[in-house]
Amino acid sequence: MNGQFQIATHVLTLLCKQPGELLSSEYVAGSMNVNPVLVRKEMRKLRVCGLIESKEGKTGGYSLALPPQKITLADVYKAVKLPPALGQAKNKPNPACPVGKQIGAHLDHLADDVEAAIIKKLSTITIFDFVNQFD
Amino acid sequence: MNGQFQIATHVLTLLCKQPGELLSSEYVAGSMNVNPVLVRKEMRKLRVCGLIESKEGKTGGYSLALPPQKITLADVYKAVKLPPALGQAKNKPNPACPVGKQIGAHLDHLADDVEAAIIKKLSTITIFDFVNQFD
DNA sequence: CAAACTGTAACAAATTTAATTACAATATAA
DNA sequence: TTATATTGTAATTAAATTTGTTACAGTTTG
Repeated sequence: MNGQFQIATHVLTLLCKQPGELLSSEYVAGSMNVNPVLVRKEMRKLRVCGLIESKEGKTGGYSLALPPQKITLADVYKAVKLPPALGQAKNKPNPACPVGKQIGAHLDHLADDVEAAIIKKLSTITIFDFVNQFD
Repeated sequence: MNGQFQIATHVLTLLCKQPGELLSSEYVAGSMNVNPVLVRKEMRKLRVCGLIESKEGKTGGYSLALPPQKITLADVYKAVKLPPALGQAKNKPNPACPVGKQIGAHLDHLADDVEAAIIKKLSTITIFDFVNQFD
């Protein structure tokens, strides 16, 4: 169970709903019933990718670094770096077998195509769109 | 690290390359350096979905249940039932928060869309196509 | 200078996946 | 008919990953 994408999307939704305000990891964690440190870990990824900004010190917190129309769910997906959708084999196929020798490259190519399909789909949805679904 | 899709695809590739022959879990496991019981577990999923057939007893083993042109990688993906590509949150968002109250439904809908995009992509590739990439 | 934050590291707990062992059931062949 | 090789499956252990927790240094404000 990996909830990193869900956490990141949840935070961005809150930031989008309360523009201008700096939200603390404690506050955000309370909205999703999750540990504040885990929130800060996801925020680091979003900050490295330029999607949010953070301010330290008293009155510190997080805010969007871009207008919500400019942030797509593909950006979020890339930022959080989930494990590949098709999984990842850890076995080393037998190189003496003609299939085993080549299948790794073909599976990698396929995995790339699937990741591209996911990103294509997610790139059509901005955080603005996502938040507009809410009542 | 989840290699279930890779194992299933590897087995189907071997079955496709050696039509008519019954391949044992031991033989197949040798080609991919993995435990034979793990192979049999994946084969069960493929058999339940009607992609392969198995024969018990001495001289038993596995074979394709359909022509390889009729088996798509989407069939394989559905058979192995990987965890969702966007992950799965285990937290229960705070229902007192307007965002927390609704986000679960919106994230579920999004996850469905992404799974559909993956399946759409994979449904364009048959095991026959995949195997034809090999030398 | 005290208070409330972020940023991180380190470690424990929980969950998931893979490997291993064991054995019943089945089918073939000698 | 009996030994053998296989699938089918359960149970257990080992390994890897994710989440939760604690701790604390660094930063900014009042």
